[in-house]
Amino acid sequence: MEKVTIQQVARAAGVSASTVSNLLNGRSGRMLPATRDRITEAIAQLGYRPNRAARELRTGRTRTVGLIVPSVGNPFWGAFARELEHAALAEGYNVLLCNSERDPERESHYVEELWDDGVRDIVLCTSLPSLNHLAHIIDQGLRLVTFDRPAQADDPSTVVSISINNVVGGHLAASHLTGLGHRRLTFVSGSLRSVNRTGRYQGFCSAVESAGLAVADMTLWTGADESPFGDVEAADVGRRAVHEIFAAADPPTGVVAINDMTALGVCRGLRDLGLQVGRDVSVVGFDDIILADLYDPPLTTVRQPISQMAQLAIAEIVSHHGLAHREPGRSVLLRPELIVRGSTAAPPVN
Amino acid sequence: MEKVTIQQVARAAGVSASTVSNLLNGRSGRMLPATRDRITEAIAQLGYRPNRAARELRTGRTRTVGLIVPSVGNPFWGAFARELEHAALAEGYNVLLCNSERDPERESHYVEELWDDGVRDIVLCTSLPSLNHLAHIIDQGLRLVTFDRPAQADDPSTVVSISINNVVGGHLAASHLTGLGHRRLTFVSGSLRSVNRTGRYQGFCSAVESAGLAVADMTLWTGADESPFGDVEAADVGRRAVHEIFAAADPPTGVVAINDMTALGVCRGLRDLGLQVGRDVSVVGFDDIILADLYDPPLTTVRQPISQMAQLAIAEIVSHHGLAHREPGRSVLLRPELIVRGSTAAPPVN
DNA sequence: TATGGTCAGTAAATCGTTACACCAGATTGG
DNA sequence: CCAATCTGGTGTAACGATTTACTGACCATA
Repeated sequence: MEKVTIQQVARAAGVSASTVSNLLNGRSGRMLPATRDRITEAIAQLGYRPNRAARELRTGRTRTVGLIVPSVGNPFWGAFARELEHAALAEGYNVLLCNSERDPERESHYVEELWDDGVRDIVLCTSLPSLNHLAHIIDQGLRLVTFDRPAQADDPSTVVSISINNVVGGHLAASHLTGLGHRRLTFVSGSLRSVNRTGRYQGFCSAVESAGLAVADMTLWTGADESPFGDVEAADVGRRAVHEIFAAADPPTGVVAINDMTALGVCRGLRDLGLQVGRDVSVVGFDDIILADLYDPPLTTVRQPISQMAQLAIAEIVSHHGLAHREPGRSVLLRPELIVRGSTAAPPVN
Repeated sequence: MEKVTIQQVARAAGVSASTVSNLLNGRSGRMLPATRDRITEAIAQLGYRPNRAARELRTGRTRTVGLIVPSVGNPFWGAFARELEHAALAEGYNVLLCNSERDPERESHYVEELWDDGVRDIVLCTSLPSLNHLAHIIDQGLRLVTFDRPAQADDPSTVVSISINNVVGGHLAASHLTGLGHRRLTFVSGSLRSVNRTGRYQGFCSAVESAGLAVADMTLWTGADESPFGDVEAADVGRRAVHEIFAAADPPTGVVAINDMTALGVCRGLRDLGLQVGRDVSVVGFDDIILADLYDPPLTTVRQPISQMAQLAIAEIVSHHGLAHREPGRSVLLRPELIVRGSTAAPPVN
């Protein structure tokens, strides 16, 4: 049974290939139940499976969703990929996963690769402020859902974005620290020109101000411009940032990190310096990866509802599948949640 | 420029489609340089990209490698996926990533899905002792490379396996602990019927014996049989195992965990009990995920050379691409390396 | 001038599926 | 009773590439 085609099924069932095709595509309305049964049985008997390539060549459609993440090396993206795959599977879709390593060129490369493969729906996790490098493909009909990247003013009009409210998240993190009595705070992030950082930092600042404090310095880890840090190296960013920040006079007692990996790096750096997290210094992360709870001390963090976000993304794709007419895009902002654990406490009295 | 076909390129270059195709497929031997140039320019001018579906329908070949991992939620698999993708990209291949969640049914589902998509090469990360559920597709010509799963006696004959030597790994871990003076050791693992566990436990036992000690009990976390633990939940396994083991009299001073996620769970569990890792109890993991080094204390672990393994897997696939004749499979066992960090030390003198 | 051999490139037949147009026979309506 | 409608399908032309077999044109040899 090397390869069984629709023709063989047709012959076995005593009908034409068209009829088999009609059944396969849900056009079984005008069809005798007996015929339907004969075909169904023939399919089962022969173990027939439609040839995707032929089908796609003919229709130009695929039931595959492309997912481009910065790096599955970062557990946050791994977890999200898992959730998205789960949601897609439930709708009969498959997910094709790619790592951009936050490199715009790789990002473009993958988008084109996916397009060539017939994929017309892509969930893109990017922090790039501009989507210009993809505009030409979007114009051709690519349906793009951006994740973890709020919509920007000059995005192509059909783009849908699903994200948390970063401003709220940054605010939650910082106000948690000010509420505990911290008065000197720092925001740690790589210098990626990330739209998330902007929002989170904004929320951070507003919380600091509304606590009647001066906005603390944000550490711009400029080394990142020379050799861009991937998500895996995010931990290094945090670690190195800490070494620099705490070498200066009057170091902060509270740190908000751009994500959990960076936060873990921050914790590691503090330990290098003989400081104890959750006592000498409080640390807040972002994402709530599995390891946040596993760490010592468990990490206080701003949780992203990835499961819900994944479902939203798939729902968006399913509802527009195969539609050629361009609807204007939408932007969904979900509210993040602060998860308080052991890495934060009142500042030392000294 | 909605869609540009090979015909349009041919017309633009003033040749037939066949000639364009010949150039595209490296048959440019008998072709005037001038013609070649005209075609090349036409391709660039029109932005032509061959239609994959058509190409595949005609040739029956794909340059896509399927990768099935237990769960990208586990950073180890995320890191491996990244490495494999990197190696594949360098050879002009793409990687299609799927999560089996260690569920044999999902595993089969994905293999068939990939097969239908025209994928003929799959890297399968599974711990199942048997590959019977895939035999029928392997017979049809699927080339399977198993990863992190040593070859088994009754595997289909064409299967290639790439793995570390688990016996050596288990031995390294345990003899490190006995060398530090530990005399009561425990091996912690979920009860997954994993071929890895068998090997690692065997190495563990041999090391214990050659140190002149009695083989300690292996903790079979039987709860896993009822509700199978995915890789993400591996940490819970470790944590719960510790609570149970250390409730008994005469608890061990050294623990070897089946992987790093479980080891981190073990550390978390020890902390729950007020014990200090690297002082009261020593812990050794397996894999060397990024977080092992980031943890507090940094985790001693047995490293898998995933980068090298990924390259081997791709090399295997590239060298046999499109070959119909079945060569007998091979099995490659790499030597793991012990990375000593702060989670292990001499046992307390008490 | 036959004969044959390169050279450079082309025509046409696929690959497996889909979808539009069509059709024969039965039923209905006025 | 004739035309219109419905029922349950079928025939066929794509979709875009690859590949085998072939064709003129040109050159060399005997």
